[in-house]
Amino acid sequence: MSEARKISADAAAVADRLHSAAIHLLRRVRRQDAASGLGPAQLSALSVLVFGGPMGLGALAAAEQVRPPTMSRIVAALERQKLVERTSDARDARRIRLRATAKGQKLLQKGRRLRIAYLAGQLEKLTGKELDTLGRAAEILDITLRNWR
Amino acid sequence: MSEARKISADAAAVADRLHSAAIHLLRRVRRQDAASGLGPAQLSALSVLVFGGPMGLGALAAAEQVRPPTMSRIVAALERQKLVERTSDARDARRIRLRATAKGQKLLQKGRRLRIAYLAGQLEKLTGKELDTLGRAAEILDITLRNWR
DNA sequence: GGAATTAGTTAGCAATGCTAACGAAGTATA
DNA sequence: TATACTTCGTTAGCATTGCTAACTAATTCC
Repeated sequence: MSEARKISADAAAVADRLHSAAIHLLRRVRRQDAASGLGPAQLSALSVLVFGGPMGLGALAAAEQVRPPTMSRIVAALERQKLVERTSDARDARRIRLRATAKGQKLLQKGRRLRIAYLAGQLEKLTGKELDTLGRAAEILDITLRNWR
Repeated sequence: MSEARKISADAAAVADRLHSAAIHLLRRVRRQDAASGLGPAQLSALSVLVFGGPMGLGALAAAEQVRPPTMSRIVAALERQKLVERTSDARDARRIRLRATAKGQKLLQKGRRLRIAYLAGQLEKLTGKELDTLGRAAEILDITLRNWR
């Protein structure tokens, strides 16, 4: 059998199925987020600060693909809850430096563990080979997403 | 450590990376949705009606993991735009039957093609083997998600 | 020094999520 | 059969999250 034909999948078909799988996967795990008491935008912004380190409001907005006014309000809510704190930038007084507090770090990590554990619980039912395929796929996707033009 | 576990990836680590990849993938493709002129909830609800066929409001709300009042409003917006139509159920007058119109079908398919083409354009840069890995991963995920307890 | 640019905020609108409370219709029961 | 309970969808009212327009303050450019 001509394996080049058989093995290599069509990019559009793979895109379609990956797209669908990603949607359904996230829809599932997102249920776990209710436990955090935060809205999805607050949770996601906090996550960027925890894993990406301190940054300005504009950078955070860009990372979240949201406009600055939207992020301004999300950050204000996180500050009210003492999950994020701001300091001023000595070099440029227009800028602010946003940083997750210890409380913010703790809350995020706890929620994240819930999500991952929930998903991992399902993946544990797979064979080692299947799990390997998923692991490799995640890596390929990760690289592709980082190099997105 | 155990000897026979060499090839087997850790479920939690894979879950973590899959989770992250899914988030970033959807964040990317979602940008294409602006062209449709619909909000994300309307687009998603319409998608369920197009691919899942006609159904009642409760079923649609359940499929979207949203409460009935929320779906009631989303459907009202879709009806105003003539993308969805409702008929009454002869057997049970409490129920309504929601169905995507031809206009709704067309709009959704167009937007979907945009999303998929955008993603496929990136995947085409991969080798056949990588694409194949992604295809198998999508299938494994699809089955896992369907059997989610 | 003054104009243009940049960073962030405020105001106001639309979409999307929720719960509570309701009406209408179907089902069960006394 | 009459009454109570359940189910389906809607309405009302609130919070969150997205946007653009317009603003202030600070920095940079000429």
